[in-house]
Amino acid sequence: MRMAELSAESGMPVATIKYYLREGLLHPGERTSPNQARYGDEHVQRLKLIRALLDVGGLSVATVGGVLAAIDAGEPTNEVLGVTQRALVGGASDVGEEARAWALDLLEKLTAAHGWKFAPEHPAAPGLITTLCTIRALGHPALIERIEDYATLADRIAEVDLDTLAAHPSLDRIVEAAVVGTVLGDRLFAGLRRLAQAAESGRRYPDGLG
Amino acid sequence: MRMAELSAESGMPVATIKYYLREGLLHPGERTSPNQARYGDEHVQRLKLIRALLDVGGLSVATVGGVLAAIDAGEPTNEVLGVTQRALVGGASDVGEEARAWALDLLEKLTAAHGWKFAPEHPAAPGLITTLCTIRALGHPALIERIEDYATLADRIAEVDLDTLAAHPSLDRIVEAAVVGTVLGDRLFAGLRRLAQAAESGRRYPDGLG
DNA sequence: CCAGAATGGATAGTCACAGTATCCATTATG
DNA sequence: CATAATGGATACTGTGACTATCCATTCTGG
Repeated sequence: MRMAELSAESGMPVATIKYYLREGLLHPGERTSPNQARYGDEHVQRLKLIRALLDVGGLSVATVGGVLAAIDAGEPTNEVLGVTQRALVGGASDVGEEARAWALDLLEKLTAAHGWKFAPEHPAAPGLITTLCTIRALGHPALIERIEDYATLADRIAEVDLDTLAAHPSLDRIVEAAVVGTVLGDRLFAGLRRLAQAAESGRRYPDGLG
Repeated sequence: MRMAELSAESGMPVATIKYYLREGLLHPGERTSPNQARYGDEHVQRLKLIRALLDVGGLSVATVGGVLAAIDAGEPTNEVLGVTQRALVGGASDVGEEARAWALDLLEKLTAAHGWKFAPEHPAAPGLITTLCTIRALGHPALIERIEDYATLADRIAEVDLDTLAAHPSLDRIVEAAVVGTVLGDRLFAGLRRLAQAAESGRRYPDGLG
């Protein structure tokens, strides 16, 4: 397959494919001469994955590059997931010393109650701390008071997540499956949550919330 | 409070505050003369909310403007949530007629099984359809095979969500609480899910996955 | 009361990001 | 072998989110 066919097959402009090649998101094709290359199905597949992470996952091109590089490098699954999770969760922002301590304490307790092995080094930690502190600063304690319930359900969903991963047949794509499961899994569940909220709201307030 | 104090209080540059005023995210202050104004605590509060939706929620300035306008206009709660959800979930992308039909059928079945009242007009629908089709196109059926489990857990979490909302004391801020609960609630749960996944993974594979 | 700082409002400039477009010296192909 | 396509480099565009500059008032401390 040559560039024009790859473009047709994937439905994206040649210029864009070249851009992804430059950025290292897409492997260079197999050289057939000093300045010609041939591409295969794996390139089409890769382009699909790139678009999914960009469009549905909302990651930046640079982040996608990092995630794909980790996959390609054959990093241990945990490391790839770490990269992915750091990307998804957004860095820490200044929340003040007192607020940070409060959030850490809260997470500490949650961890103990759920048999998690939480460490402040966990990739999700900075984002969680920021989110918790933001909710508190906005004055919405009700959300935080129910964090126990949310954590319990997070446990349940993590079981399903791991079942999903374990069910995956091919071992060489399990890391990709983990990334897709993490990035698109969040979107999927968020959507289902919306639907379920609407249903529950209709159940509780048949005349509308007003 | 005047501009310089509002800036100091909120920790953001004067130029940025002026920008939000221009974009209509922040109400103009109370005029004290044709070209002077005074600001209050509600402006500080509003700036916090804006930053939360921008930074933690990842919304665009234009989207935040739309959400806040809906809140200010005293739109019915469902409408405000609709605006918020459309913003969060991202529009539909071209997925092809066959794939769309498949996704709609899947959602139809899910809806029936869970007593939801799904309609393709639901704000979350386009995003869900896109996500489902993307997962399928990437060749990860395992994720979709477990959608029943995810939907069941979405039901459980929606109950907690509605409890959270119902617990809110002040009626005039309940719409804001709904927005915060939706936008930050997703982030919060995603973070907890990461923690729970790590714990479950450690439980199942004590020697690491990788 | 008045000099100097601050304000509201308008306009223009900057920076990063995600592409697009153009060139061009080779290759491929009918 | 004439025409089209390719890889690679470089330059350009458009959007989003600020950031900076001006300026005609307005405030404020001495």
